Amino acid sequence: MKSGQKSTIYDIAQKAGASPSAVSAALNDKWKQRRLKQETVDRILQVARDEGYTANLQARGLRKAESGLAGMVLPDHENRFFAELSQQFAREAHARGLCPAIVHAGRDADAQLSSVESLIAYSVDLLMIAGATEPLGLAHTCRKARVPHVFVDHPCAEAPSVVTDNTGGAALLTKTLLDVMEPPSSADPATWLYFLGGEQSLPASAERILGFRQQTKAAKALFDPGQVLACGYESDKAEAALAALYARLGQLPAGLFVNSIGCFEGVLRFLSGLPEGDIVRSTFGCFDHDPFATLSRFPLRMIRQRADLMVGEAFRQLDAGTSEPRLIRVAPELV
Amino acid sequence: MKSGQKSTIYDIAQKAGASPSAVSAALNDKWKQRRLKQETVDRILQVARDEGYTANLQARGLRKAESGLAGMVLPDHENRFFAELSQQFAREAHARGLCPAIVHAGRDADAQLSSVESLIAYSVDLLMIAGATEPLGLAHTCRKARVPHVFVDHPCAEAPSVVTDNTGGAALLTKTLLDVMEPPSSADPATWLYFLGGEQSLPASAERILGFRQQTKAAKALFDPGQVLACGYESDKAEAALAALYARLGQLPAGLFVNSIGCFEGVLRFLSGLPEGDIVRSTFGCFDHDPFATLSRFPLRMIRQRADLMVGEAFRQLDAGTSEPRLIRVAPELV
DNA sequence: CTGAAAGCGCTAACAA
DNA sequence: TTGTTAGCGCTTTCAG
Repeated sequence: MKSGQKSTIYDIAQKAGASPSAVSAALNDKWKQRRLKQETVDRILQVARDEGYTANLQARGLRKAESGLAGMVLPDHENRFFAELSQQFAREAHARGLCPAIVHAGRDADAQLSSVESLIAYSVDLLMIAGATEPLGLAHTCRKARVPHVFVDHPCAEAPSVVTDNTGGAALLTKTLLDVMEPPSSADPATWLYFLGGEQSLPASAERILGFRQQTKAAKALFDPGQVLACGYESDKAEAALAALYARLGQLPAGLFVNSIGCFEGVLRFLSGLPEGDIVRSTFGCFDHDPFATLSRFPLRMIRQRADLMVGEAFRQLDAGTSEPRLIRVAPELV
Repeated sequence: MKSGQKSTIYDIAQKAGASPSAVSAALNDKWKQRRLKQETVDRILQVARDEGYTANLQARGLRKAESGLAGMVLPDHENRFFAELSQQFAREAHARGLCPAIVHAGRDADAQLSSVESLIAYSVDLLMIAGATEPLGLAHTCRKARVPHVFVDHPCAEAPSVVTDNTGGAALLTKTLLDVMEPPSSADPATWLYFLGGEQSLPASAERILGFRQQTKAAKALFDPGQVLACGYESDKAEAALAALYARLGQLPAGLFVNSIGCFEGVLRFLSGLPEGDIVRSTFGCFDHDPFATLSRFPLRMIRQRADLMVGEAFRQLDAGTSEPRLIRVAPELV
């Protein structure tokens, strides 16, 4: 070996007086089936250690048509949930002897697609896709490339998917909030529980709104479309929407179900301008979790998505080897 | 091409009536220097598109002795800072036409080393290492493999490193806090500004303590070792340490410099059990940033590390191609 | 203007 | 018990 160059099995073979294939077998614990002499193996291993040999994984991958890489694409680490997802993914991948390759692809469908293609081009052994904007195209690409894949957070109609039980979680949070609130009177909108944030058109929001409505109806036989303020996911929008509501009611609503942590930030900003007395009469909940949000200056119920369980489920799907569409819902917890 | 198999340049060559090398050149915008006929190129490109061809990056990497992968290893996404680092890394890598491969390796030195080795085995084109526990070993490994590398957050004495200007940031925060506090009296420890969290033995903490001490001395000619409570980074420890201090003083100290967001969580937990009146007399600061912490129920000064600038600097080091040790400090901002 | 051929480092079938 | 060899898919000389 030239000094400084990484050594190859050929270098090892030469120094150990053996053949490349023997080296390969020795290094991969395949020397039993190849029936190499223990002595030869020891010699090889010794040289390898001396040389500080490490396999070229690209070469191996090329030969074996796999890579030892576990690919994950996710939008961004904009919140704790995605951070937890990626961390858990890394853990599980590692446990399977795979090297996690995590790619942030944003929310743009094209960017996500090209990330997936790129990962596939590296022959990743599996692919986990979180928060897909257009899952169908991605699934199609994975399928064509015969890469085991699973969707997380945003489901795909044509592939295994693991999602939070949005409806159930929303119902749970809604019920919890209604339980602590004064009974709403249909005559006075200020006594209602409002749903703030998200997009009606997105499945996740729609499901949460469904859970919200179910419980609202069940508990009080009162549901008015005006209770749902689907203003989008940005904190600015949420802040503005709440400000408008406040102006309209002349006060805060009796209860507020905030649909995401981003929106909650907007809510907090709006509330920071309000006197203490205005706030204490209201009840707040958020469908998302952040350790610091727990510590805000008023009681707050939060729904925490179980990233750990979800990734676990997702790997189970991958292990099962089926690429049949299948939707698994994981119940979030109330914090 | 067999149906369902990924097509290769040979498939394309055949269908386009050209040679593999021509296909390769056409696909890589090298057909000018190879002087292929425009017509041939068009034919090749057309076929490639029809086949949905994508290059096998492992094969390319093997041949070119590179990979197109940008490797990053970082401890965990336990806080916003690391999340921002990885996100920014992904962005910059992408901008350079590299595919980011981000690996969470925890705080364990061996785990970090094996992650680095693994990444190197994939022939990553560059390596960014954040929060290294034992940087020297990692640097040595990178050096031997001739992989451009840079350390972030935790510096390495033998490689380019980009860190937050801890001393400066701490000085800034300290000064800011002292400015709003009543002038401390050396006679009464309850009027002092305390430093809470971190480990004296760790460079980052030591630097912050230095900044803290400098400003404390400069402003008031008062610095007592008892002001520094380096209780570690865990929230539990911080909570306990603050509780002990509270018990000793019979009240909260006049000012508190909290050394990390984790510790701050502990502080918040302790404060949540205290009456409002106890809290308002104190001044709080935190060397770390979290959007929700901003919105706590008392004013709070925070230092935000500039992950964006740091990653930018780090890439600049990588681009410069030097592996000379060099320490770059990036000033954090006061929020 | 273009094709043939070598070879990146590895694994696995086939010989011996 | 071991060595030789083909070939994974690509890029890049070199020879037309």
